[in-house]
Amino acid sequence: MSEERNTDAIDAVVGAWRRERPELDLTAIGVAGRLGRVAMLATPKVEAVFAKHGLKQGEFDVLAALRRSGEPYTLIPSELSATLMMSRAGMTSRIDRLESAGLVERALDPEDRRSFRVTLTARGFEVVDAAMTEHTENVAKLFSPLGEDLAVLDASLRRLLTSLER
Amino acid sequence: MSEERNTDAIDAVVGAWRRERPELDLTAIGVAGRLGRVAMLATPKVEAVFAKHGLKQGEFDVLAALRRSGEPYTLIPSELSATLMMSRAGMTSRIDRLESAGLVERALDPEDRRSFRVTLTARGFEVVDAAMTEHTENVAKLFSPLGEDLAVLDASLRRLLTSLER
DNA sequence: CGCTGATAGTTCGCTGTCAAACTATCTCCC
DNA sequence: GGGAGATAGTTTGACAGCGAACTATCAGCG
Repeated sequence: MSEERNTDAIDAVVGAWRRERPELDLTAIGVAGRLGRVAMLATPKVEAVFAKHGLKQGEFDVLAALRRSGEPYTLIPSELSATLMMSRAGMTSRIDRLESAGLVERALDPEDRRSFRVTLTARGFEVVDAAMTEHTENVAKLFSPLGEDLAVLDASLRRLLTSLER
Repeated sequence: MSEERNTDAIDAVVGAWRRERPELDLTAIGVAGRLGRVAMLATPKVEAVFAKHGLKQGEFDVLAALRRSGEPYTLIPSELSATLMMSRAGMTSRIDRLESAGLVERALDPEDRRSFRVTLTARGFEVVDAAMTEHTENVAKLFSPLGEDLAVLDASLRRLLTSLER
């Protein structure tokens, strides 16, 4: 059993708070800080892969939602904005961008004239599949230092997520 | 040992990908998705507490950095932008807002005329201490479903963070 | 000393997101 | 079948953040 002395940026923050506000219980603050910081540091590394395919994170998210929905790779904007947890206004502009990039198409919805169907083009399909392949490898590499603990982390996050979702 | 069937939103996403791209190893993708989604769902709950004290997350971050730096609760803008991992341009406007809200003051730096010292006002001190107290309780409550697993999650995140920081 | 390059902060232009207001269409119930 | 309210998408205006360009000042080397 080796003596591990792994300190990170959050230890400094929590230590400073402990000195200034010793009456506070900072356990959860430390976890939240690490969670936020992991997300913050991982973001540019993830985005770099999307950028190689000419995509921003948000654009990839839309293409990915269409792609994994299966044939015919079609969803309507309000489904997209709901699953991606964003406003419809934002979705309008994302679709605009993807459409002028030739990655998706808008087509009339024969069953609801308020709406329309957003469909992956052939090029959109190729781009998102290539991006997803590389994204998957990239994320696996980012998490590889965890080794066996990956499953442990996943289990904890799942518990946390189910509680936050209700 | 009870049979637990806790599915979350990420199970659906990973399941759809598994159907469409069965050749991909999606283990890490699932973890990353949970991590991002936890952050996304927790954000508004955290911000609600800050809003009760008239603060946005980013403004709290600045006040908190000053507060935990200890007496005399003074830092310079470039230190702030470095510890909060944001651009100096953004820091300028945050300090502007906090200054006109009367929560911090800018004072000349006698040792470097390019710079100045940002100091918590008495009111800023009160506001950030009250906000921090409530924020700490709030975060503890958000993470409480984890129970003993909190330490496990923390340990995994620490490992991940130290690897991302290098 | 006195340049030269680095550093501190600000300004400017751009981008992505949101909420609110708006139009068009649908649903449902009388 | 015809209005009332809900729903789909867009437009508009606001805002926070970024990178790049700019000014002022510092540091260090010749």
